[in-house]
Amino acid sequence: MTSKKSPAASTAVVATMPIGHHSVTSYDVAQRAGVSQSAVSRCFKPGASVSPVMRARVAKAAMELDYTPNAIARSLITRRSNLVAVLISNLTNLYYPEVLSELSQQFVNNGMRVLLFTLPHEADVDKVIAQVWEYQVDGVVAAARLTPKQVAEFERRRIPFVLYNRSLRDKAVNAVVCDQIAGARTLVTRLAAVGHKRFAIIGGPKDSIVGQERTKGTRERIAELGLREPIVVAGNYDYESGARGLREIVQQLGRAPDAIICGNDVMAIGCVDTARHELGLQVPAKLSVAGFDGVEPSTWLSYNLTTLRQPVQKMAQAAAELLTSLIGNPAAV
Amino acid sequence: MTSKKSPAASTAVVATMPIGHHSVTSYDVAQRAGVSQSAVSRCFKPGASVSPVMRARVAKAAMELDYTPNAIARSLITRRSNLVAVLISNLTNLYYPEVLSELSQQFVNNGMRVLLFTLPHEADVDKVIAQVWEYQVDGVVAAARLTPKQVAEFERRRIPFVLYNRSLRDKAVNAVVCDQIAGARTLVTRLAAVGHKRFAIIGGPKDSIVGQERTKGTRERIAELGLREPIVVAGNYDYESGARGLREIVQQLGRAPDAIICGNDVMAIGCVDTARHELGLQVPAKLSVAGFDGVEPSTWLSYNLTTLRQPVQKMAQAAAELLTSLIGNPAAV
DNA sequence: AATTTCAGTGCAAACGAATGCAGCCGCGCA
DNA sequence: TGCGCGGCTGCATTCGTTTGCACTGAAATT
Repeated sequence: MTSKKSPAASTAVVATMPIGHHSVTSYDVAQRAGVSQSAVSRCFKPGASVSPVMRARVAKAAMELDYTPNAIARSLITRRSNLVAVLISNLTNLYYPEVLSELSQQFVNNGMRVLLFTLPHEADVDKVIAQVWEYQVDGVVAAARLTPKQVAEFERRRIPFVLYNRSLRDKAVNAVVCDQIAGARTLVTRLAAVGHKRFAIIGGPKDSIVGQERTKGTRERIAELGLREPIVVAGNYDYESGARGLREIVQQLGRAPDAIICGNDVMAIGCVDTARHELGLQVPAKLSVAGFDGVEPSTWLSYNLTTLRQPVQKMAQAAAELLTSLIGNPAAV
Repeated sequence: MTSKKSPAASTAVVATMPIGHHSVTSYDVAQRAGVSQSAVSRCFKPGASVSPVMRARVAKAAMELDYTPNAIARSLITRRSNLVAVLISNLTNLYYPEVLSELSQQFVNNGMRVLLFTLPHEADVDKVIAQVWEYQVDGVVAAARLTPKQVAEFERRRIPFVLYNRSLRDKAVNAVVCDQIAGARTLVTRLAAVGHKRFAIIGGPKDSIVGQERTKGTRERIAELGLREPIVVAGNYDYESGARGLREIVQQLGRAPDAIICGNDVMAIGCVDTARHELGLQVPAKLSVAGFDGVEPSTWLSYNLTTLRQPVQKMAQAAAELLTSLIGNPAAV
């Protein structure tokens, strides 16, 4: 791995930019077009009242000078940065990149840009969050597990704020979520329909509400169907958890169940692989494994997983629109 | 999927923030501490000359008022936004999320934040890039395929700019790259060492320099070893390409080769799955498949792929440091 | 013809922090 | 006592926009 730069590249000469690295401002454009600076500003504002000839002259001058409005200066005066912070944990999680990507698209559609805040596991989340304030973002969407205290801090600061795919148990908060319980029930229903009787669950981490609900829905439906109560073991959404979970289930049960419902696809995949390659169980012939999310690998031929796909695009769109509307209507925050 | 907000949440009352939603500024802090605004500013600047008592008084007032420096205002005067644009294509690509995550970490370590620019395939990349200028980012790292013209635009604007894991054939440009050729050669050497003789290649898209180099290194080494020239088919780095590539190879060759080297892991995985589940070929017994990147799924038991892991963290670190140094030393741009 | 409109324009005051410069004070040295 | 020096501090300017206000002249109304 190397970083390089051949000397050839530094010989380029730029003619258009004034010496002294002072960038071209609306004043420069105004001067060249022979109009006032405010006129230039108005020409770049969509709804403004500007005569066609003025608009043309300014456009010409701006083009000739390569003028770009300075969003920083604009933000200072308008008190709108058009930035939203996206807090996201652990992009290696397979599900989150898609979320981030969609959020980014959707916010761009709403005229905003994404300022990224990745939350490394161990790191001091509070310190990261402190940075959110400095940048004057117009809003925050959090697709990461936050403590109630952290959420409270956002509310205290009265910053438009929405949770993505999570909510809080004892506090009302703006959130975009799926009905995990219904989803889980569907999954059970479907698996039971093909004859499975003995279920087990590899759930999410204890502090994941989404995980809790998936587990809850699964258990409820199993009970409703009059099937035996499932073993439940916990995981943390990664491949290895799926493997461990399966081993634990088999050990507790003394044999394999008919079907295992996992808190997400990656655990399901870990479970499948371990069943096949470590325990010699045939999947899906002898054991069915299901997951949640519908990440790409779940569709791969080796797995062809039964899964409940999250409508990521719709959710991202909803999140972007909800946040945008909160931003537009501060009273609602 | 639903978005919600219970009314209960809007009853909170905030006492500390002045009415009128006017945020607390350094003036407010100055007034409360009985000092000048400049003093407050200096107290928040690391190296500044401030007496301990002043520092304490200001810190106290700032804390009481919940003061946070406004990065926008600071940027305007210092002409440094501490933002870097990261241009990244297609986060669904499995390899990129890790890159983005690492870049984010590393930039934060260097005191910068990442402004995300995702480049949807079809979209007008130039329009996206135009947005980069407005936000006054201090630098740009591009982990996406850009046209030489686009790269030239960055240079013309004299904005610190580094390419991640790609370079340009006929233009010198700052870039952080791995030696793909050497890597490819290693891979061939290793596969040949276990007795494989007939190779095939599923390469990357034509406009991917990295892909070209991987293919090139592979072919070179195969030739050096005196093995038969491999069939080369093109893909575009996705699962389906791997599947298609394999079918094409088998069709052209009339049978399966000993080993297939794929331009990345995901294609390799597609190739493995198709070999096993569609063509009934035993992998790795009858056919070896290798990839590049070392993404997580390559380690899953079902695949256990031979792959060349990219040192993503090191590369991200190098990119962040290179860009940071360019920003610090504008003459070098 | 006199009066009202109103689209189009410029002036000047923000926005919130950073910083060069000058002033102040206390201290050390002669 | 006089002088110089240096550490702290405040004043005032600056960054590049947006926008309320006042003003112009021409068109529309009476």
